[in-house]
Amino acid sequence: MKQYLQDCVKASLTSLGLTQIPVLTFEKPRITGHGDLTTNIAMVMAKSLRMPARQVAQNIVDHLEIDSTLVDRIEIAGSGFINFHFTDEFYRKQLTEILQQGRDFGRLNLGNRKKTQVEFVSANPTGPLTVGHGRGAVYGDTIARLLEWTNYDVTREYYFNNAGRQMRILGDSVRLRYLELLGEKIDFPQEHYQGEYIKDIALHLKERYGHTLRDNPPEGIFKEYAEQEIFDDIKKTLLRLNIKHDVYYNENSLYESGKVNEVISELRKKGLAYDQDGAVWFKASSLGIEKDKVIMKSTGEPTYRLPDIAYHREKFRRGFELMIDVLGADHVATYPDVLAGLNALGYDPSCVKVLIHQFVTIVQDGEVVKMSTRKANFITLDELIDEVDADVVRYFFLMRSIGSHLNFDLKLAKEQSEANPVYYLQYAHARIASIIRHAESLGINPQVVGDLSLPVRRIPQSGTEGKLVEREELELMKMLANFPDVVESCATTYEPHRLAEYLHDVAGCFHKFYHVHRVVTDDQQLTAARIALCLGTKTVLANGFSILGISAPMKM
RNA sequence: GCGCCCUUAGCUCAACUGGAUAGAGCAUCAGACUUCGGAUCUGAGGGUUGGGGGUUCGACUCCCUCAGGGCGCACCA
Repeated sequence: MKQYLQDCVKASLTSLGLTQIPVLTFEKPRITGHGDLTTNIAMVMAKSLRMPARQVAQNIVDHLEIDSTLVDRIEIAGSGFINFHFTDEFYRKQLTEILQQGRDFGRLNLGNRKKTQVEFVSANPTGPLTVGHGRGAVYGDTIARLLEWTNYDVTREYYFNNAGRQMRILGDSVRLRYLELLGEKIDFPQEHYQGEYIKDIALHLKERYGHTLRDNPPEGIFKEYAEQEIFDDIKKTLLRLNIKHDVYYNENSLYESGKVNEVISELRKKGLAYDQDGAVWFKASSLGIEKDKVIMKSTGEPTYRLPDIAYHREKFRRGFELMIDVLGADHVATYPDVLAGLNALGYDPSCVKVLIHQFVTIVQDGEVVKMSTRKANFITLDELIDEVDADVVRYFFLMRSIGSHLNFDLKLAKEQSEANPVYYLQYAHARIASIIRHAESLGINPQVVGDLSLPVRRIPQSGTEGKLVEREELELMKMLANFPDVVESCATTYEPHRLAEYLHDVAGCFHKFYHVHRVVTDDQQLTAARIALCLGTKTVLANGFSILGISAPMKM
């Protein structure tokens, strides 16, 4: 439709003898009275034509030739907007389209099966996932769903490191708790992991191995067992949120395969790495970064940049054409080095999209809680899911833009979980399901009844009642027809919160419609048409829910 | 000190990336179908979009500046 109008307006402009045509944009006006699509072209051109914008608009409209079965009114408004009002017939056709496409309605081919990787969560297995991790987890998974929906070939990946200093401390923390369980007096250092889960792991070890581990070093079974147990828990937590990674990529494998050293020697070869003070430096300053960075410490250990560069290079080598990294705001400063490194190695850094989400501030008893896995003052994701529910958690994280620092008050979340916005959407879906059940109980088969050759609008009777009827129905239909546009905008901007808002509006339109009009009545044609409208609404809701990863309940 | 993000209704957040009258939810107050689910619907109050400049037909949106908050600025990840 947009394309069609673009062509029409363009034709009008050429028939006016205008050759220099600026970018023609159409958008959906915020205010419903302003039509279904609007263009500001007249205002954009007014200056260079030295004519009042409204007059330019008038000239354009005068030369427009448009199919009157699609557009029934064109008006000039405001300081020169040209507003197009679509026919009701057009929207009825859209509804037919929705029902025909069913669960595929809204699917788009933006990606053309482009091989894409979404890397997210990537928390090291030193403790349970916290509410803070939740945002990145849900966001990353939803981006993956959006891309799948728009025909990208998506791999979900979790990158982790089980070899660093933190993991050694983890192992030693478990060892000490284990010894404590054996009755030994221990001195538990402050920088060790304070969480109760460490004691649980120690207990499991004791139950399984008794006293036999007394003299084992921290790096051995203590670390390995802890890692395994914690990782299992992380996976379980993610699964509760409907999240499943395809690949778990171990940083350590990059060392074992020599990929890390490879990066250093190649950088050296290109004159982009040099030795100083016993360390190896990356000459980032020659690539537009403020100063050079250490990639290998004088101890011989690499800094995080080096394996990160090697890892991303492997992503390229594995054939990914688009790589999405979902990171928390604490990593903003780190990725430019990695991108510069990739660039230096001859890879196109624009294939890597880094999506930064701001932190979740946890508020408890009116105070901001500083989350720290090591200090064990955190609220786990599991606790949150226990308290509210997975759908609520997902929706909560998705309803806001990732650029905003959002406040999370656990107490409030519990209190408000009954009134949570996600139920507003799901209720609409359940309500439709219920209407369908009701219709079926009266012997109406929605499959048959959904004959779309029937008019979806009652022919206006005399008086205002008929007009009211058409308003809610048309508003709902217009809303539904907009779904593919919303999907596209979310997928291209990586902003799923717009979908959440849109679905909220769809549910709102439906509730309003439902409240004013009866679906199942004695009027067979009207019943058929309204059931079709219900089914269309249900389709859009269900498709949207599946992108957001929340359930579409038939009853609540 | 420097960089990124943020500041919008009492609270939590939107605003289709520069468009027309800045919108939702929660909270508060007042109302609503004898039949399809009241987890719903209707209405009211609530705003100098942190302050000040600028850019233009037009600014919550872009630029400058000031104030406040978050996150970074390692031979930690």
